[in-house]
Amino acid sequence: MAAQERNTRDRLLDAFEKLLVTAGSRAATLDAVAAEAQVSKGGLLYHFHSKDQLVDGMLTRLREQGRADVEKMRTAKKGPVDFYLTTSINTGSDFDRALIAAGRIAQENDSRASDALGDLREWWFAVLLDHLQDESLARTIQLIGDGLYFDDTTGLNEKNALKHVRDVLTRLGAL
Amino acid sequence: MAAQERNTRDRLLDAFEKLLVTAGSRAATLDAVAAEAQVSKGGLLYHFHSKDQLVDGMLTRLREQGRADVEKMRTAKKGPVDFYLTTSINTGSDFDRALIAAGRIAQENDSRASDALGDLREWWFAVLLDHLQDESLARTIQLIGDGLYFDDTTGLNEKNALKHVRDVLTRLGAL
DNA sequence: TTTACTGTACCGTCTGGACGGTTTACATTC
DNA sequence: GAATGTAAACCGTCCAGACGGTACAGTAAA
Repeated sequence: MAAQERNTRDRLLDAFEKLLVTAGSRAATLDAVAAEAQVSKGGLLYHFHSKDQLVDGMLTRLREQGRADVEKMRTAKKGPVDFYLTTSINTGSDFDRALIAAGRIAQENDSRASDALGDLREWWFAVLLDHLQDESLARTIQLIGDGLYFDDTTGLNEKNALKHVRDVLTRLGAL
Repeated sequence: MAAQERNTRDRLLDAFEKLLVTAGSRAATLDAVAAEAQVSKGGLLYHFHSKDQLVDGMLTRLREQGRADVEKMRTAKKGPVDFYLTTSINTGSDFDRALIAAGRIAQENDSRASDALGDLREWWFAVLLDHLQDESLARTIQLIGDGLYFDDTTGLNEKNALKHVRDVLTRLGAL
């Protein structure tokens, strides 16, 4: 009975995210989420009364994780640009998973998810702009980050992508 | 009965893509596709005996569209870089829709879709590399294109994004 | 006659959700 | 400190509707 660090609620959200990321939204059913979290369906519905509430719970947690990430980015040793690009590649962290999961939900026409993702993007951009004082460069770097992120989530992983980007950004004096 | 340009088979594929893009894969059911194309369910299953065959049909058409797009990119008046970036933004063309739709399918762990998208990416990259003769720059530009594409499909539309990218790429001498 | 459908009636499985228990931890009362 | 109460944290089962797919009878044009 020991060795179970996270509480059930978080484990359910973890399971929901994992299914969304690895198998897509069609596979992320209540039954599947409950099974993945090793909880009965009744147990799931005790914590989240509907699938909608599951989504809400996930997005609320995402915003919290996002605030922490932005803070880390702002104070990163190697600077926010390097931090942003490095973490745009899916490292398999909890935050990465939550981000990808929210993307899946956003695609189902769910404005709650698009809003959350849009807010995160604004926070990141503000840090980039504050550091670079160059809107075009900040926007372009954000797009590169989006590209890295997109490639990762679509399984189009190009191993040396980050190296090439660093090369180009060095030419621009942005790194 | 006139005024119906496309044949039923294509209209079914169009409807499938449209549903995938605007409402996500959960909404793209056989019933919904048939209704969207104004065809009976029996009619749909006459052309495509299963949902799998619908996907196959879509991906086959996508590769054809892709070959045409790469050819246009190679011979574009303003050069392949400008063409690639401009068309990375969703213009609402048939090809854009097919691309986004395939992305949705790829996320459901469907390797056929990932393979098709991977091939397209390789074709584009080959043209960029051939034109620029600079791997880092070519990769970075492809990432920017992916970023533009990603933002568009996630509803994170930044209106002036392309302007900013052009600005930065001009500094690099890539445009 | 063949091709290209429409329309209806099904079937088995999956899905979101409702509901009625059960166990455990802890507080309250006597 | 034994008896009682109560709320949290579940489990297991059931159900209506949706889903992918089948089957088939009929129609209308080429």
